[in-house]
Amino acid sequence: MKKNLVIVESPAKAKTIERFLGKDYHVMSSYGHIRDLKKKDFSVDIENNFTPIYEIPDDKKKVVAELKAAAKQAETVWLASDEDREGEAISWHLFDALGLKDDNTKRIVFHEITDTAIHRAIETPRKIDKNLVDAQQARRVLDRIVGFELSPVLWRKIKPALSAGRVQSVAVRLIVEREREIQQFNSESAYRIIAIFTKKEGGESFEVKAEYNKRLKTKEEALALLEKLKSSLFSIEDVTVKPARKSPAAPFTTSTLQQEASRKLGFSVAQTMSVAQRLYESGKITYMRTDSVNLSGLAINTAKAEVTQLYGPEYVKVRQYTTKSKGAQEAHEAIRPTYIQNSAIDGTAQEKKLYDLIWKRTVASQMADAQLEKTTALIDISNDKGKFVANGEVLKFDGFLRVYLEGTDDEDAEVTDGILPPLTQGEALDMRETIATQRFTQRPPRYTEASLVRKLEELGIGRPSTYAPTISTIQNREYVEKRSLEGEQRPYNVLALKNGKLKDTDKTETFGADKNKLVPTDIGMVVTDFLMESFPSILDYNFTADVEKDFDKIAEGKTQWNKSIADFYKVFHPIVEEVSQTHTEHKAGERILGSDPKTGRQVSVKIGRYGAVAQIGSSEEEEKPLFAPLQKTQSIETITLEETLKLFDLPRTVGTFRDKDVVAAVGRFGPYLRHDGKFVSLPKGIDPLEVLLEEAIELIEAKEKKDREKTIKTFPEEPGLQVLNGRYGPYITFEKKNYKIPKNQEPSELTLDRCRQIIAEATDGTTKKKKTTRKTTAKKTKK
DNA sequence: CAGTGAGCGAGCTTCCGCTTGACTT
Repeated sequence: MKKNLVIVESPAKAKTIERFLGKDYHVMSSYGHIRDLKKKDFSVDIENNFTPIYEIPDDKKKVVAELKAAAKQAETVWLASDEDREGEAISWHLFDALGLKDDNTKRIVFHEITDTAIHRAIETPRKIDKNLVDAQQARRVLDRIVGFELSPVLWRKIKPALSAGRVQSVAVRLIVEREREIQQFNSESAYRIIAIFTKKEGGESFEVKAEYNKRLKTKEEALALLEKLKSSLFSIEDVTVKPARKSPAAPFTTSTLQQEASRKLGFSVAQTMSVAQRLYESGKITYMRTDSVNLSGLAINTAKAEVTQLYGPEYVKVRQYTTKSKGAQEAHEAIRPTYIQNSAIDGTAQEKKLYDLIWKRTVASQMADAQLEKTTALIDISNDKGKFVANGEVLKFDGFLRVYLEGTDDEDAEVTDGILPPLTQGEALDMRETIATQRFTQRPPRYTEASLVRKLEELGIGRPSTYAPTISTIQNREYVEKRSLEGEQRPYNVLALKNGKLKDTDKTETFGADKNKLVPTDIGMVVTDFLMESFPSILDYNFTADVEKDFDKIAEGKTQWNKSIADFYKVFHPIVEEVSQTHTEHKAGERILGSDPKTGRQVSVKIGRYGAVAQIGSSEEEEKPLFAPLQKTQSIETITLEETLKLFDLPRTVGTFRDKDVVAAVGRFGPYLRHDGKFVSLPKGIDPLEVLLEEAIELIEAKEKKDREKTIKTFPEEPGLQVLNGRYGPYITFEKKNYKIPKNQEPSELTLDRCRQIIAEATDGTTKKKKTTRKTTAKKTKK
C-alpha cells in the first residue's frame, strides 16, 4: 500500500495528478460531495440551532467505503478538493465521514493541474478552514429552508409537485417579466434615410453610402425632406480618420462557453456540457465547470509559442484576464485545450466543433489587438440643416481576428460600409438615389437558454455546475417552454428618390418571429405573481448577492453561521405561516370571467392538475362542474369569456362520412379530427370549431392516401419488418426500432436479406459502443 | 427523430451544489 492517499473531487483529475505525484501517492476521487442533508424531510433541526441532519446518499456509500479503507492504510491523507466553499465542505465531510485523524490529515489546494502547482501545494499544506465550511453549511441550510418551505405553499395554493427556490424562481421571474415587457411593448416607427452618392475620379466611379443624421418621425417629414433633396447640392464638409482597436475576449468560462456554443454551433446548454464532459474525460480540455478566466503560466507559454509559429511574433500578445462576474470562486483554470499545440482532435463531429471553438478562443486570447481605421465623412446639404454621414472601416492589422471573433446576440447589427473612397473636404458629390424606409423600434428580445445563463451569472445567481440543471428544472416544472413563435405581418412604407422622381411603395415585413426561445407558461406566470406578492424578498434580484455577503462574513469568521440563519428564519418563517393561513377561497391566479349565458353558472379559468383549464360552475354546486383545457396559444391572463365558452363546444361532431361520425377536438398535440377510430391532425390555420365537413373529408382522405403510401415494402415471411415512408424519408422498422437506409440504396428494391443486413450492421455498431463504455467502467472499478 | 390524441377529489411532491453514474452475465 502506498504511503500517501490524495483525495480529489473528479476521477479524471485523479488520474492526471497521480502521474505528476509518482509512486508514493495513491490518488482517489470523492465524486463531488459525499454527504448532504437528508433527502427526505426538512432535515434541519430548527429548535436545535438549525443543526443540519446529514446522510451519505445511497449512491455514495460505496465510494465512502472505498475511501475509508484506503485512508486506514495510508500514513498521510491529503484532502485536495477544490479551493472554494463547496470544496472546503467536501474536505470537512470527508474528514468526518472517513473518521480521519488530525495529525495525519493535510488539506491542500491548487488552481491548475500542472506539475509545479501540485508540488507546490504538497509543500504548503494547511488545516481545514472551518469558517469556510460554515459558510457552506449556511448556504446549504438556507437553500433547504427556502426550497422546502416555499414549495409546499405552492402545492396548496396552485398545483401539486411545483417547486420554488433561491435560484430557479428568479430564473423564471426573469423570463416572465421579459414576456410582459414584450406584451406591453409599443413599437414606434421612424424613417431611416439612406443616400447613395457617386464620385468620379480618373474615369472611375465610386459609391458612397451615407445616412441622414436624424430619423424622421412621420411620412410627411420624410416626404418633405426628399422633396427638398431634389434640388440640393452636396459637398464633403469634413473627413475624420481615427484609429481604433479591438481586443480578444477572455478565455472561456462555463457560462461564456455555453453562450458561444449556442450562438455559433446551435448547441443547447445541456448539450454543450455533455460534449465538454467527454472532452474533459478524454483529457482534451481542462475542467469545464469554472468561473475563472485565468490561464496557467504553462498554458500561456504554449499559446505564445503556438501563435508565433502559426502566425508570426507580431501576432503575439500575452494577456492576463481578471474575472468580472459576481461571486466567482475561481477554483479552477479557464476552459482551455489541455495541449494547446493540438489544434484539432479526433472525436465525434460535435466534439471536434466544440474543441475547435475552445482552441480558437484560447489562442486568440493571447493574440494582438486588431487595428482598424475608422473614417467618418460629413456630407453637407445645401438647403437643409441636416447632414449625411458616411462611415467606413478598414482593417489595418487583423491580429486576433485572424483566429476568432466572439459572436453577438444582436440580431440586426449595424451595417457599416467597408472601405470609403478617398474623399477631400469641399469636394462635391452627386446623389444617385435616396431611400427613406419606415423602421420600427424593436421589442426586447426573449431569452435563449444561453442568454438566461449570462443574465443569471451577471446577477451572481447559480454556479457553473448548476446553470444547465437549472435550465432543465424550470422547463421540467413547466414554468417555461422552449418555443418557436411565428411572427406577424406588418406593413411598412418606403419612399425612394431617384432621377428627380419620388416613388412611394407600401411593403410588408414579418416581425416578432422567434426560434427556440424561452417563453413562460401560465403556470410560470401564476407562480411568479404569487411569489412576487407573498415573498418579494426571495425573488429580489439582489437576494443571492445579499446573502452571499453574509456567507462571506461567516467565512471570515466574523459571524456565526447559525446566528445568520436564525436572523433570516425569524423574518422568513412567519411570512410562510401567514401566507399559508390566509386561506384564499380561490386558487392563486384564478380569474372569474362571468357567467354562462345558457345556464347562468360561473365561468372561470385557473391552473388545474394538468395545466391551464376553463371551468363552468363550481365544486360547491350539486351539479358537477365542466372542464375544458385551454389551447396552447391561449393564456389565463388574457382569455375572454367568449373564447372560454367556445372551448366547451369541443369535441364537436362535424358530420358523418361513410356512416361514421367525424369529430373535431383538441388534444395534447393540438387540434385533430377523429373518424372511424383514426386520428388526423388539423393543419395550422384550420379551427376545430369552424372546420367544415368537406374540408374534414378532404383531410381524412389525404391522410388515408398518405398511410397507403407509407408502406413501401413488406415481407410475408417477416411481418414485423417493414420498409416505411416517414416524416424524414424512408426507413426500416423492426421490433419497435427504426433503422436508417443507406443513401445509395433504392428503398423499393430492398430485399429481406438486405434489410436484415442493415439491421445487423446498425445493432452491431451500438453494441460495440456499449462494450467500450463497459470496458472503461470495469477498469475503474477494478482499481 | 420516424407518432402521439385523458383527465381536473387522495396521498407524495420540493431546494442548491459538488461529481459521474449506466439493469442484460
